[in-house]
Amino acid sequence: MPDEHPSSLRRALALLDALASDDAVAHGGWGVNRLAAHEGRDQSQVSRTLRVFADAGYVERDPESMTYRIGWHVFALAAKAADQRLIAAGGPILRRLVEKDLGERIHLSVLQGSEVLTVLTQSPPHAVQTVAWAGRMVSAHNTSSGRALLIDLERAEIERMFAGVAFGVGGPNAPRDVEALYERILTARRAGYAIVDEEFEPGLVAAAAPVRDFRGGVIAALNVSAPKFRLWNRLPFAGQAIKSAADELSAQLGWDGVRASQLVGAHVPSEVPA
Amino acid sequence: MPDEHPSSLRRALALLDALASDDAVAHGGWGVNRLAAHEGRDQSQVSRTLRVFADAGYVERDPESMTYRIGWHVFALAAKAADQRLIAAGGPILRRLVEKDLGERIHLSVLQGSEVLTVLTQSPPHAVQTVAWAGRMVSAHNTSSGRALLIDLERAEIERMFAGVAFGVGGPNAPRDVEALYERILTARRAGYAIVDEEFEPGLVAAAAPVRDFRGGVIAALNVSAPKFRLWNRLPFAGQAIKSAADELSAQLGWDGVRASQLVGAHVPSEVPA
DNA sequence: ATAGGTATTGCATCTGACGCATCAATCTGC
DNA sequence: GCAGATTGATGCGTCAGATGCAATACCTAT
Repeated sequence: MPDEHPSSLRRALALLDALASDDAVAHGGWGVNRLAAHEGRDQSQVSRTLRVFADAGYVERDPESMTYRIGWHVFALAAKAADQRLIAAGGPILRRLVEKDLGERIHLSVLQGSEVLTVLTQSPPHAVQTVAWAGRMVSAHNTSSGRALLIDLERAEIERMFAGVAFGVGGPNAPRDVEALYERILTARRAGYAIVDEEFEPGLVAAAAPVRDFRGGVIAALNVSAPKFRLWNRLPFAGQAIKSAADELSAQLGWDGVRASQLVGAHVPSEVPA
Repeated sequence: MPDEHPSSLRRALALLDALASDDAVAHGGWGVNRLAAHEGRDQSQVSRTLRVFADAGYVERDPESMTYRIGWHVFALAAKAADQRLIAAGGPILRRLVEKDLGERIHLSVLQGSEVLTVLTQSPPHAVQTVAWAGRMVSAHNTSSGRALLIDLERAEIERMFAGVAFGVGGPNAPRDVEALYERILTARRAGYAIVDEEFEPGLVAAAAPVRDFRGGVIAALNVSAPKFRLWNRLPFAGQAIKSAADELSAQLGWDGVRASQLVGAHVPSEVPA
């Protein structure tokens, strides 16, 4: 209904989208001709537009095959804006989780060293406002958020990270050593979300899931925690809810769902003509 | 300098860059007016351009504050732009370097034009969180990463690349001209890794080594940087550690150890000087 | 040599980006 | 309440610049 501008800018952006299509990526980029044909535009214009994009770093050209593909500048934009977007997109998701799905306190946290820093909190309306958790740091080894943030790490990395950190503090079920911690990380990895049962504090249970950005790495964790008597019997459900919310947040950060750790050795651009 | 087209497209893209600037990110996005002032353009045009960007998902607007920020589409593009194998394989290697070998901040960077873009960062746990380096660009001629990324280039190529780039800025030992830069590149080539001593910033030293893909060309650089008083006396060791880590990363990307300079050049054939 | 593929460039045409002006909607301070 | 400041959106005349055709150049294959 509003003015549907054809707009040269929109046409230019369509070129970027075309270069990001699976087809173009699979071919290791597209040439001017192919791109023009795909977009139904003249080659001359595509050539000129792509030069501007290339000068600005939004696309780059393989000197060998003369094909264009998305450039690292786009990566730079996303990397600089990722934190901002995490916070902005996190708010609504936290609210929805607490109001519609779980009714318990939800946190969004990031890893800092071997500790967990909470950056966003959403409490149910009727909750007693105990502590302001935003900005608070807690240990990573006996919290669900920590477990989620460490979910990709291998044993040796865990060991190095927690060298000199005291274990067995907190709740009665806190992991006693790195071995126990790694076992529980493996459990979380299989489930896709982490569960803790009186590890951080007596009587407290929680579930958490990792949030990934466009690079595929874990950059944050979403978690819910509540007194055991209120949450325990629906903790698996809560874990699933947290996981799907975390996945939704990841998707908004450009995560395409492919495990980064599984990509090693994949995608060798084949020059073989179809 | 080739002809610098003003090009409405370039002006539009500058808006995206402005939205990804530190200032804009820190303020949680910028409004139309502020953006127009920053770019020296008319509010009307910024308003209209941003609407097109918003329709395409490249930016989105916070309904509360009416400010724009980078949108989901950029993150989706970035996921395609990132060389997933490089990022995926790089993460663990960075963590191991900082936690086990060096205890200082490690970066993984790629070359973009005559500048260096940092794509991954790993800091030691105790580090004060200063700047988010991911996505940041720095100059190539006075950084160890830049030196490593240029390690295969010949003099003529260096000269062309840095035509018009200001030398002698940064730290006290920054190279004053192309001649000095090329000399130091030769030194790095012999050692297999690059060292800089107060070239980028006073009091800062660093070491870097090139990462090669299966074709043998340099696609990235691994580097460590730290205050001189902490790293200087073990800088040769750090260089070796960085080099072997970079070689390991290269191996994971399919590099079999054959020198690229003997193969078909990945770059345009340089004109032979008489 | 020709033929078919690529990408870039010169140039005339006319779209659409531009800036000025105005207008609506919030925020200010009093 | 008012007036003034500041915000973003829009109508419109103008000309920069995006467009398309055609010409050019440069490959590889036959």
